[in-house]
Amino acid sequence: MNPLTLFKCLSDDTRLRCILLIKDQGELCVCELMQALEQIQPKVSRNLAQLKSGGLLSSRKQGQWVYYHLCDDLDVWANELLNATIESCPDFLAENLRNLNNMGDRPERVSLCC
Amino acid sequence: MNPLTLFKCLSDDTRLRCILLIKDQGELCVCELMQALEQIQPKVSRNLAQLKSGGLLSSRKQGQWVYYHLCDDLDVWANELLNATIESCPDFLAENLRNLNNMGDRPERVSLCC
DNA sequence: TTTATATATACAGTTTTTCATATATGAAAT
DNA sequence: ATTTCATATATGAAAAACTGTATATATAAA
Repeated sequence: MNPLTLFKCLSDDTRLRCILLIKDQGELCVCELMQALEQIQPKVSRNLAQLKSGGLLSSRKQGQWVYYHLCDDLDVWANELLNATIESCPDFLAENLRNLNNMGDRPERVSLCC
Repeated sequence: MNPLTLFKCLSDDTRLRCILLIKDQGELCVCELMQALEQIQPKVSRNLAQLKSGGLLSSRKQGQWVYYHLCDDLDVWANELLNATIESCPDFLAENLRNLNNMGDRPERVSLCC
């Protein structure tokens, strides 16, 4: 992973929040990120696509939902950088995590109950 | 240090190389960075000013030269992030370090001999 | 003083990035 | 089949970032 590629990916508010939330939660779909960030769908989707083409995220489709998670083969370095950011800047995601937890009918639960 | 501020500072090739070189070398002046990066003076100067206004660098003037170094009160987090980047991506700076070492009449020596 | 050197900044043009809106796709439900 | 829902992408406009050139400032040397 080229460091410049990584930092460009992280240099936009939407992308930074998305990837840190995904790292923190393991896996999230577009509609969950929309709620967490209070942003419209194309904006979230477009930025996730950038993180994916930058080699940071990959996705799997399950039913109607697309779940994004960190690339399995992501550098130890990049992984720890993300961890350290989450741990050192807990305020940064606080409101987004609150929004996520207040979201009703999250798709995980829907898919789990089948 | 807001994480977004940091990552925006690091998301430009010139700025990323400058700050990593400065972190690695302790302190560098504009003309040394020009040589290391093979870039013109206003470009280097302008990007150093951005790193300074972003709270990452500070500078001291000695004679005709302005030396830049990491802010003394920089977060442990940001510091370690820079360290990890240098250590994990040694190729990234290799040519710049070579250029720096091949530079004759580096101002430190000039100022030390007084 | 004048000249040379190191650095900073102002300016205008260009490129890059981001954005909202509109539309396409594909799966699920009716 | 049609409708609904989740997601992706195309488009053109707006905003932001970056660039080189020209110029200003300040120090040092002649």
